[in-house]
Amino acid sequence: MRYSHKLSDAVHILAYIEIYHDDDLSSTAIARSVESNPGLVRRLMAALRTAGLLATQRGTATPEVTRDPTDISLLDIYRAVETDDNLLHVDDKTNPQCIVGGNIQETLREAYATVQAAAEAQMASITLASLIADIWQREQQKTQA
Amino acid sequence: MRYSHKLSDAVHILAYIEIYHDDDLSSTAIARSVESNPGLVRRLMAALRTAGLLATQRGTATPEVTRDPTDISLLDIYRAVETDDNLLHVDDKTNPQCIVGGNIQETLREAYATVQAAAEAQMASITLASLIADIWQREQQKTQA
DNA sequence: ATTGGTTGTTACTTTAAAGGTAACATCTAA
DNA sequence: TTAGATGTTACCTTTAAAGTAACAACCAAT
Repeated sequence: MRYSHKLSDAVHILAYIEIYHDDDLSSTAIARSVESNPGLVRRLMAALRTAGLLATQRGTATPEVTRDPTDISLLDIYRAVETDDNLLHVDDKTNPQCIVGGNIQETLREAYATVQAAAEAQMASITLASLIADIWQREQQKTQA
Repeated sequence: MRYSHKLSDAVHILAYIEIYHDDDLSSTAIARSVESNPGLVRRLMAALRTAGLLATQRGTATPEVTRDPTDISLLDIYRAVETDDNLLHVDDKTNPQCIVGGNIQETLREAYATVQAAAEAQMASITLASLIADIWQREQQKTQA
């Protein structure tokens, strides 16, 4: 398949809502920044809403991030929008008659779980606030030059 | 796209070659264990050979793992077979005119790199030898019951 | 040397998940 | 009432992976 950038777009949306708090926050306006389309933006916002990270109101373009950005991690956003959380995937069609085929699935599942845990621990340590701060810092470095 | 299980199949192949060292090691035999087809097995073996993990000889079904399994990590295999090493992907089409769109790519690239590093460190700590040992252990637990 | 079997490689098809697009019911606010 | 927004769904397109097949190159045994 294509590589997913749902996580990237979701962070984008949340950062946009925080940074352009007093401007147009319609899905159309956000889609212009993401260079995508309003439908996709609304779908991602729906996922963020389901995860309790975003509050929206039908009919009005007034989305609000529900928690303090210091209290929202990259992992929260990842889990909110990615349908399959797994970074690595076991081949679940192997020959059970074979010593390898009959056992490797569980072996790898366990190994991949530790990799997943390591990645998630790192994701948990990155906050939306720090990402927004980094965006601001890069912007300021531009205008200084 | 489909989720890749190239890494899983590559581990399967290497484990198979080690465990069935004195049996039929043709791509056809291995494909039966992977429940796939010889073409795919040979393609993965070619990638492992390019990475220096496997030695093969045209015409004869005599593949050999080149390094000691304690010296081959899951990361080595991952890098050998995955065309795109990145676990997370930045959306590289965002509006540069916008504060968010113009800076988020670099911000996320940096954040994702730390997640990648955490995952890779864990992958580096898992050896082919330990995976094979785990497969054996599971097999023995079966026959004991 | 011929034969049967194997690898190495490539081209093509199929599959599945992501993303693009559009439509429309529902809601809000002026 | 109306213009514009969201929420949701359905369908199409794209893309990387995996399946399939073919065949030249090679090996080993007879």
